[in-house]
Amino acid sequence: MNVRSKPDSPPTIYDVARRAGVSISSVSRVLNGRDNTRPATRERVMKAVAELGFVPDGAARALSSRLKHVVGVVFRRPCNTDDGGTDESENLLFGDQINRGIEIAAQRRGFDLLVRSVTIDERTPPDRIMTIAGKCDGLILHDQVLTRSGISAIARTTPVVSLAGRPGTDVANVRSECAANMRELARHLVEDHGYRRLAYIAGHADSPDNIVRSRSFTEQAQALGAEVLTGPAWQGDYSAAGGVEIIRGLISLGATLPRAIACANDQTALGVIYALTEYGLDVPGDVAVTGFDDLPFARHLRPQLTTVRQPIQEIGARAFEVLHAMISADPSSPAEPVGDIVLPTELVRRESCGCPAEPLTPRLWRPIG
Amino acid sequence: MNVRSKPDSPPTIYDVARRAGVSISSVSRVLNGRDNTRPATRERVMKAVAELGFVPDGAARALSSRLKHVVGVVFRRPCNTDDGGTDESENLLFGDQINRGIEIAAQRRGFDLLVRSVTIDERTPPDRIMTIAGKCDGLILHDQVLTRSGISAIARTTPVVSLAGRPGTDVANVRSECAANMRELARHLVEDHGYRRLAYIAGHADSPDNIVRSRSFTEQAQALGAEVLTGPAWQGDYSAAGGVEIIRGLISLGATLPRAIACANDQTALGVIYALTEYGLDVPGDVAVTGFDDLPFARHLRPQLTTVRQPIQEIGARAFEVLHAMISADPSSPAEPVGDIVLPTELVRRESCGCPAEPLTPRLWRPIG
DNA sequence: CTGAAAGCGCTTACAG
DNA sequence: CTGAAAGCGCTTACAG
Repeated sequence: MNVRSKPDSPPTIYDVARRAGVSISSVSRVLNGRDNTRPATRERVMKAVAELGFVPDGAARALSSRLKHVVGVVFRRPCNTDDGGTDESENLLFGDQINRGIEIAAQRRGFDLLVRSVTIDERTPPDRIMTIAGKCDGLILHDQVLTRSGISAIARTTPVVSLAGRPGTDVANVRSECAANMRELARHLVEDHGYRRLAYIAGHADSPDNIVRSRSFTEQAQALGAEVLTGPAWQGDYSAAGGVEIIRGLISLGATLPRAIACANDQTALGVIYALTEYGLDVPGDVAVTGFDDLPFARHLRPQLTTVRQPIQEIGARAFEVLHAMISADPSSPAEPVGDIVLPTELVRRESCGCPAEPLTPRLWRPIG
Repeated sequence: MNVRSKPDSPPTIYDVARRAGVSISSVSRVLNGRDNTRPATRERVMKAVAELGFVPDGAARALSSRLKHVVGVVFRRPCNTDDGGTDESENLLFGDQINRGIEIAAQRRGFDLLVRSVTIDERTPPDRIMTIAGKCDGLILHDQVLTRSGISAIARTTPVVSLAGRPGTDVANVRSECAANMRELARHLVEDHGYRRLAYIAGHADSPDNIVRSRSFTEQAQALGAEVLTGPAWQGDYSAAGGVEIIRGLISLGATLPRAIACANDQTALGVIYALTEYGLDVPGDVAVTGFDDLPFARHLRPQLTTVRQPIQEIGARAFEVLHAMISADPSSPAEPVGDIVLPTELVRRESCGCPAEPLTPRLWRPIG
């Protein structure tokens, strides 16, 4: 088969104008729904557009209208591993959902999403992020993709919103409330279930969210008289594989496991449950396990995962809306007060903490005929 | 807090040139690593760039260099549901991984990914896809986002690669081999395990991949003398929720389940296993279940999922490479023969079909201490 | 309602 | 090695 590998150079607005017998101004007007173009003109233009398969060039349009209708998103992906990077890619579920939320919100306003992943080892690479900044009207930065100074540098010339970061004076930030529900989770495990020996498997040590979750959980549990195991043995990395390794490591060393393990996120909990089951331990009978996020799979696990639900897509959507407001703000008007947006979370008690099973969700049920 | 909602209008190449005391040509050259710019000039330019926080405008750059360094990706997302769209978003795992593969490959060549999701109900929306086409140098279309004629229309002016579609004369296509391993799966279930009554839970009826998987499985199983249940009761939608509904529906109707159920993808299998377990049935003891894709979670399920592994990220990476070749092809040179690229798959026998458990994966194991 | 012209911010031959 | 100038394909006042 012989495929035209590259179409002939695409038609421009001049080609359309010539074919329709009008000026390029008119073509531009009908294409943008401007003014009152005479119906006859309008029709001839549309006809020419269809015949030529004309698509306006986004770069030219952006250059003259000073708006690209594109927002950039930068997120962190695990370092490339030669042997089965597949496993690592799990912990992107959360990021992917955020991006989905951003994308859907953006679409409503005619914006598209330009995505760029960075590996952990290439942090603080302002250069790499600069090149993406030039391609969009504003940037949304996921947690841990850039240092504060790097963010500030970019924010000098581009509107920036950070996710789960720390609010700054030059960028807006969107995150979800972590402290209250981690404390409630600790209280639930200690008071309601009577567990006295707990542990928290951490996420990335430098993640603000992780720090808050860890401290809230630990302090509340200790305040209620429970013991919380800590130390490097409990340092995870937000991935299922990380959770698996921690449990296998502890058991192989003959450690006595705690009665309940709170994980930094659902992915970690998935790995922990998998590993515990591997050794014949029952969850939650022998060890209770909880997550954070409430990813879609959490309810399809056995046992169903007790976790703290974040409004993941909503976080993305809000981030876009804030960014959009910054992008379309009138530069001459007084600056808008935008800063830190905090979305509510919710403790979801399912089976893995020791609570009874959730009843069947009616909306999922539908008889087949 | 009072945040500058929009930075002052960003510096241009003229600002840099003025500050460095050189022409814009020189600024452009050092920024693009062209020629032999004198070290002194180079330094002054870089200094001005840093002081100004200059980032070249992507639109202007694209307009004059005739290359945007952006590839567009269009994929299908489930229709918005008001009540818990969360559940539906599961079946995007596959698409997200493909996109990741594209993105990583693209980054190696200095390209970024522009993503655009379309809902099922807005199929054949050439207009919507036209607007994204104008923003990039080429397009990668996931399965089922556009009709053949819609694809052809776009391919008139833009390089296009389709995923898991049908090869055409105007677009390249990348997919993975489905038939051989679905036949092998059928043979494995019938001959090795001795199951005589099977079923296949379909994906979207109009998905080429689904059609091939269904037919290959069914024909092979029947050829070996087994029975394969069919009909609308077995019509899924590639989602876990779809799998759950099918099983609940059948059981609530008092249907006798088959001995083994092959699912169109892993997501569906996840839901099927969940629902079967819900009714106290053992997998694979009472009913064997298999998937397709080998998503990362497949190995962390209990039982571990028997499935057909697709090189998911590789599919994305190859799609990008093909597209990149089309984009950078010399228009005056003879057309390159590009057409249908088929990547190999692999049957992964784990527990859910009735095989013994996979041994611990050594690479995951690491003592803690 | 429509056209001629300027300008968006770069890159790239072309001279020097 | 460097600068002046043209041009990429649009949008948008400005006239008419």
